Amino acid sequence: MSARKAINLKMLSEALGLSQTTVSRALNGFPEVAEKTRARVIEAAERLNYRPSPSAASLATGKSRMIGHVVSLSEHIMINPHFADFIAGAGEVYGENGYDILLRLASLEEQEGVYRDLVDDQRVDGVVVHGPLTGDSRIGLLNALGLPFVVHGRSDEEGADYCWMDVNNRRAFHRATKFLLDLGHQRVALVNGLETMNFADRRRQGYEVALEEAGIVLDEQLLHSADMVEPYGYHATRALMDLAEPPTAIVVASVLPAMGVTRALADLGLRAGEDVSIIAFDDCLSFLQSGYKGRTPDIPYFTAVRSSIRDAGKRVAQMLLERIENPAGPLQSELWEADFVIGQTTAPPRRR
Amino acid sequence: MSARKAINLKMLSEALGLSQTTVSRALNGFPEVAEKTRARVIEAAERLNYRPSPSAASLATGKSRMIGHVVSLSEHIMINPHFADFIAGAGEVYGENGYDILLRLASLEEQEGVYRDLVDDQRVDGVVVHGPLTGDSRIGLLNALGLPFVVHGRSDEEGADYCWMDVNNRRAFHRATKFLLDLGHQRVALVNGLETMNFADRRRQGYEVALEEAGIVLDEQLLHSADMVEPYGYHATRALMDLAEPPTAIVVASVLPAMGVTRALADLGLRAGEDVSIIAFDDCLSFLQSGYKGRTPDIPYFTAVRSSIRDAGKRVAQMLLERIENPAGPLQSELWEADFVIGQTTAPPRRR
DNA sequence: TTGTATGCGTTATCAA
DNA sequence: TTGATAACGCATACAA
Repeated sequence: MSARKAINLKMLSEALGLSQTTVSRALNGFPEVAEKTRARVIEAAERLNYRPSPSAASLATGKSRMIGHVVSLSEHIMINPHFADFIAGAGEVYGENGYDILLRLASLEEQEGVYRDLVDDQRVDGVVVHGPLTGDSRIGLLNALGLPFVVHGRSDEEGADYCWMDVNNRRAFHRATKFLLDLGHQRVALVNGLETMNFADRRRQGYEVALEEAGIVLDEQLLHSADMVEPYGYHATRALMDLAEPPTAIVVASVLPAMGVTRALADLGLRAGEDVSIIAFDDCLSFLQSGYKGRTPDIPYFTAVRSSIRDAGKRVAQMLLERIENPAGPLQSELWEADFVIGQTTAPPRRR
Repeated sequence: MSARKAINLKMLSEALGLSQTTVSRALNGFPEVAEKTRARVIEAAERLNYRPSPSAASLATGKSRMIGHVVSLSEHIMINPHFADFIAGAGEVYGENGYDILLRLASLEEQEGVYRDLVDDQRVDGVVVHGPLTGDSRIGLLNALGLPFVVHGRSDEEGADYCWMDVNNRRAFHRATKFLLDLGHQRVALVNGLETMNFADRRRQGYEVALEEAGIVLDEQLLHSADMVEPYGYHATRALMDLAEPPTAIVVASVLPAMGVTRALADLGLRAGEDVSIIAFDDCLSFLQSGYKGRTPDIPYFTAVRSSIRDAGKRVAQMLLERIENPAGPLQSELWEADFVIGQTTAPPRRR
C-alpha cells in the first residue's frame, strides 16, 4: 500500500511542477493536454492517492454524481422487499460509473417537496421514480423541474413524455389467467396488489380480458386488492374459500402473498396444485431463490410469470445514466415480457 | 406557494441589508446575534425559500450531513430483506435530524477500501456497520480512520472498543431451545444462519448451552448453517426429516427459512405445530406483518423469539448521530432482550 | 452585536 | 499546449 493521506489538487500540481489547471485538465480527459504530461499526471495521481473532493467538484460543476431514490418504505410495505433487490441491481451499475445512491425516505405526500429540495440543493443528478400510480403527479413535477429521471413502471396508458422501464403486466396476467382457464378452471380469483398502483391496474386488465375472451362473467367476489404482504394472501384466501362457490384457481400478484395463500390452503387441509391451483408473479426476490452455488436449480414451487426486479434495477440505472449524460436525447422506454414458468402449483380442476 | 427559485446567501443578505456573516450566524443559531435580527433573518429565509448549498457547506465545514451504509446486498442475501426494514427505521431518524443516507454496495472484501475512500473524500460523517463477523476487520480499520460508526450487532465477545447495538441472541436461542426441551422434545434441530456471522455464532451457543443443561448430547446431524433464505429452510428440513431419527422440533434463525421449513413439512404430509414444532427468530419484517390498520392482530403463526429490526435501525441511527455530535464521548452500547411469543407452531412431541 | 476578509478544493474563462 | 485568475456558496477568524 502506498501513500494514504488525502492529497489535494494544489499539492499534486506542486509535486509535478505544473499548474492546477493543467493537472485538472489532464485528469478530466481534456484533449488539449499533451499525452506525455497526461501520463505523468495520471501516474503521480495514482501514486500519491489523489482523489478530487466531491463537494468541491460539486460546487464548481453543479453536478453531484449522486442518484436520488425517494421511497416510502413505511406505507406501501410492498415496495420494501422488492426495493432491496431493485437497488442491488441499480447500485451495481452506479458503482461501475462512479455514482452513489442518495436514499431518502418520504411518504408519497412529502415526495414532491423532496424533489424540489433535491433540485434546489443540487444534491442529485437524477432520480428514479418508484411505485408509480395511475396519473402520478410526480412525473409532471419532475419534468417541470428539469431533473433527469426514469420511472420504474408507468403512470398512464401512453407513457409518452417520460423515460420508463416496465414489465408487460397486462400480458403476463392475461397469460396466467388464460393458462388456468385452458386447464379447465371456471372460477379463477385474482389476489391483486393495490390498484392505485398502475402496475396492479394493468394486471387486473389482463385478467379481465382473459375472462372475457373465455366468455366468463367477472365475479367481483373473486377480486381482492391490497398491499402485497404475506398475511394479505392468507386472509384473502380464507375469504375466497368461504364463498358458496369458492375458486378452483388463484392468480396472485407476488410470491409474498402467494405464501400466505399456500398457508391458508394448508390450514384448510387443501393442497396447492392439487385442490387449488396458484399462479404467482415472481420478481425473483433473492431471499426466495436457491442461492446455493453450483447446485442444479430446484423445480420452482410456484407456477409463475417471472421477471427479475434486480435486472430491472440494472436497466433503469443504465437508462438514467444515459439520460443524465445526454439530457436532450430522445425519451427512451422499454417494455419487458415476463417469462412463464411451470411449477408445482397448477393442475386441472378437481372433478367434483 | 411562494418564491421557488433557489436563492443563495449573498442574495439573501443583500435583500436584508445585512452581511453574509450575520445572516449565516443567525441561521446557524449562534448566540451573539440579536434576537430581533435573527427573527427577521429567519422570516426572510423562509419567505425567499433560502436553502444553504450542501456542497458549499460541506466544502467549508468538512461535514457532509450524510451517513454511509455500506452493504453487500448480493453475497449475503440474508441481509437483503432485513436491510430494507433496518434502513426504514434508521432513515426516519436521519430525516428528523437533517441527515441523508449514502448507500454503497460493495462486497465484504471491497468494504475496507470503500471506508478509506469515504473518509478521504469526506463524503460521510459516520457509518453503520452491517452484518459483523466474528473478528471483523472493519472495526479496527474504522477506529484507525477515526470515522464515527456504530455496529449493528457485535464482532466479538466483549465489544469494548466500539459502539454497538445488539439483540441478546444467545439468550433468545437458549430460551427457545429450553422451551422445546421443557415441552418434552428430545431431538431439537437448529437451522442456523451463516456461522461466520457473529450473531449466528451466539445463537448456536445459546442452543448448545440449553441442550447441555438438559443433559442432552449434541448431535451434529441436527445442525445446519447457511444464508437465511427460504429454500435453505426447505432443503435443511428435507435432510433432517430423512434422518434415521428425525427431530421433533426445529429452531430456525429467521422466519424466511422458517417458511421453507413449513413448506417442506407440508410436502411430507406433516403439520407444523402438530407433527413437528418450530420456533423462529422473528425480525418483524414488514412484509410478513398484518398491516391492516385498526384490525386486531392475528394470533402469530410462528412461535417466535422476536425483536424488531426496524426499531433496531432507529436506535442505531440515534446512537450514531449522538456519536457524531460528540465523538469524544464514552462508547455506548446496548443489548436488547428478544420477546418470546407463543404462536401455533409449538406443542409437546407426538407419542410414538 | 455586526462586518471584513479569507479559505475550502475544484472547474472554467481568458490570456499567453 | 500551458498558466493565472475568477467563480462556486458557504463558514469563520479577526476586526470594529
